[in-house]
Order: sequence, then structure tokens, then C-alpha cells
Amino acid sequence: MASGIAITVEVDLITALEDQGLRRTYARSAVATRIESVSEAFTAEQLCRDLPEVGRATVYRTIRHLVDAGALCKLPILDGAPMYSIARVEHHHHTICSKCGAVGEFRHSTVERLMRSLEKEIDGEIVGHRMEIFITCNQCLSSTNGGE
Amino acid sequence: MASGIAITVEVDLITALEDQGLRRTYARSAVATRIESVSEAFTAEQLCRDLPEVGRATVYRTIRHLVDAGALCKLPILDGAPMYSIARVEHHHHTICSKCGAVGEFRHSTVERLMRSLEKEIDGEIVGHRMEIFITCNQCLSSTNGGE
DNA sequence: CTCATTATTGATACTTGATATCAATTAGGC
DNA sequence: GCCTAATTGATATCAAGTATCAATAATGAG
Ligand SMILES: [Zn+2]
Ligand SMILES: [Zn+2]
Ligand SMILES: [Zn+2]
Ligand SMILES: [Zn+2]
Repeated sequence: MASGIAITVEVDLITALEDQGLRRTYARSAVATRIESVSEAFTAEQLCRDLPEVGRATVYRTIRHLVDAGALCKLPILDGAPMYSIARVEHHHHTICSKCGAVGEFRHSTVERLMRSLEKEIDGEIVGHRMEIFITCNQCLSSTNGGE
Repeated sequence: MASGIAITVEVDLITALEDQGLRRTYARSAVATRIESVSEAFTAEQLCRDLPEVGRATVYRTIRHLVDAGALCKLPILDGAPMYSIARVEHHHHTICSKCGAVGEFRHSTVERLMRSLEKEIDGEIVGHRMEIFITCNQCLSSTNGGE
């Protein structure tokens, strides 16, 4: 595939579900709409709290469908429930602010090139990778500097 | 710090605990010895099963102490309990075999150099990173080829 | 060695995140 | 509108991990 081109993907979650052959229902629309409106990374439990009119099981199921469809990313969080964020770029990595938890997305061809060059160092065949960069985001930096 | 030098660290877990000001007890020795003898990555529950003579709480507590001491790495596993492996090299990343789960450790200066170069791309201040490479290990490759 | 002090242990209960069950409901095609 | 299959969600259950706290063990002083 092309090396430096970041492919931006549609972010219509309800369509992503329908493309999986799933029916458009009130519950799924509510979940999709909510995720699109928050714009930040979230946990399944947060979503349940935000949508008391939708059952927990359905919230969890819908999230799983969206991850399967590639429309959501699931981020493992040590010491806590995984977080989800909308997948805007085909292949990417995440920045996570250690202070506020804000999740960002980035893609850089150097990372991908590095993977290929690492192939000789590694004992086996590379089938994928994951990378997270922990940051203090600009917001948290400025709120620390500027005082309160 | 030096760029290409991998610092190999002592792997004496009970000493790592004592260095934290913790007492040498039967339970902690049993946990430490067991971890050293398995040599592979493991989950907390596995360790509990392997050591029925040590209470669950103590197994979990001892693992936490070892992680705090930097003697064990905690690897987040999507869809499952975290795995732990002995930290043999100061700063490193992991390879995880998608078939058998075997965990390896590697360090490559290019990865670390890349981090520094990424600093301009990232919105904020980098405070750390994590990276996992998913592989099919040589064992799994050969057992697939050889047929069974 | 003996005792007092303090750390440690582990059975139990609990919390949290997530999945299984299954009767009642809903969506979509005809 | 009617039928069928998909979906929902209350409830039960499971899994990983933590809190409690009385009983026990490790240290250190004397
Ligand atoms: Zn993502
Ligand atoms: Zn990548
Ligand atoms: Zn490690
Ligand atoms: Zn690194």
C-alpha cells in the first residue's frame, strides 16, 4: 500500500453497522449518535451512564459491532476498562494524555517503515503492531503553567 | 542516555522485593521462585492456580510489588487479563505471538530515536511510550509448515 | 532466648467490567 | 397487516481484582 498517505475514513457509525448487515434500531442509533457527539474517547460504562434508556447489554453489543466493523478503536488501559475512540484514519496509533486521558490519533510513515526494518531483528513473522505515546497534552501543560 | 546499549538487569525477584523494604516471607519466596522457574509470561490467575498454598490476595499483592519495583512488566491484553513477564532489559518492548501467546522482549535504538523525532508531530510533551509487535513465532511457523 | 511491635497473610466479602439467558418486542419483507 | 428473524434488556452469572480484618509470622530490643 502507499507509504505516506493517511486515508481518512467516513465516520458514520450507524452506516457502519448497517454495512455489517445489522438492522437500524432505536437503541443502536442512540448509541451511534451519542458516540459521534462526544468526540472524545470513552469507556463502555460511561456510555451506559449517558444512555440510561438503552440496556447495558445492548450498549456493550453495539460497541463490539463497531469495533468489529473497524469504526471504533479499542485501547487497552492498564488498570482500567478499555477506552474506545472513533477510528478516523485507516491505520494509526494513539496519544494518551497521562493527566486528563485525552486520546489523539496519529499516523507517521516512519513508524511503519521502522516496522518493516525491524523484521530482521525479530524472531518470527510480524503480523501487526500497536503503539501508544503517553503525553502531557497542551491543555494540561498550559493549565499547569498558567496556574488556576 | 547511551543509544544502542541494552542494559541487562539482575533477575532476582526476592531481592527486588527486599530492596523495596519488604520482608522475606515464605509466601513471597514461593511466588518469586515460581515466576523465575516458569520463564514465560503468565497471568495472575495462572500463578494462583500454580500456587494453591499461597492466598490469592498475596499473589496479587506480590505481583504488584514486583511491578512497582520494575522487576516485572505488565502487558495489557485486549480481551483478557494482563500478562506479566520478567523485565530483563531496562527499557524494552514486547513481541507477542498471536498463535501461542509467547512473549519476547526487544530493544532497538531506532525505536527510541523515532520517539524523539516524533516530538514535533505530537501535540504536547511526550512522557513515555509503549509498543507491542504481534508475530507468529518461529515455533508456530514451523509447526504449521511441518503439518500435523 | 523472650517479648513486644509491626508487617504479612489469607478467608471472605465485595466491586467492577463484561457476557449469557431468554421471554418479550421490534424491524423489514411480502 | 402479517410473519419471521433479529433485537432488546432485565436478570443472572462470570471473571479479575481489591478491601477487610482477625490470626500469624518476622524483626529487633533487651
Ligand atoms: Zn484509534
Ligand atoms: Zn503502525
Ligand atoms: Zn517487558
Ligand atoms: Zn521504547
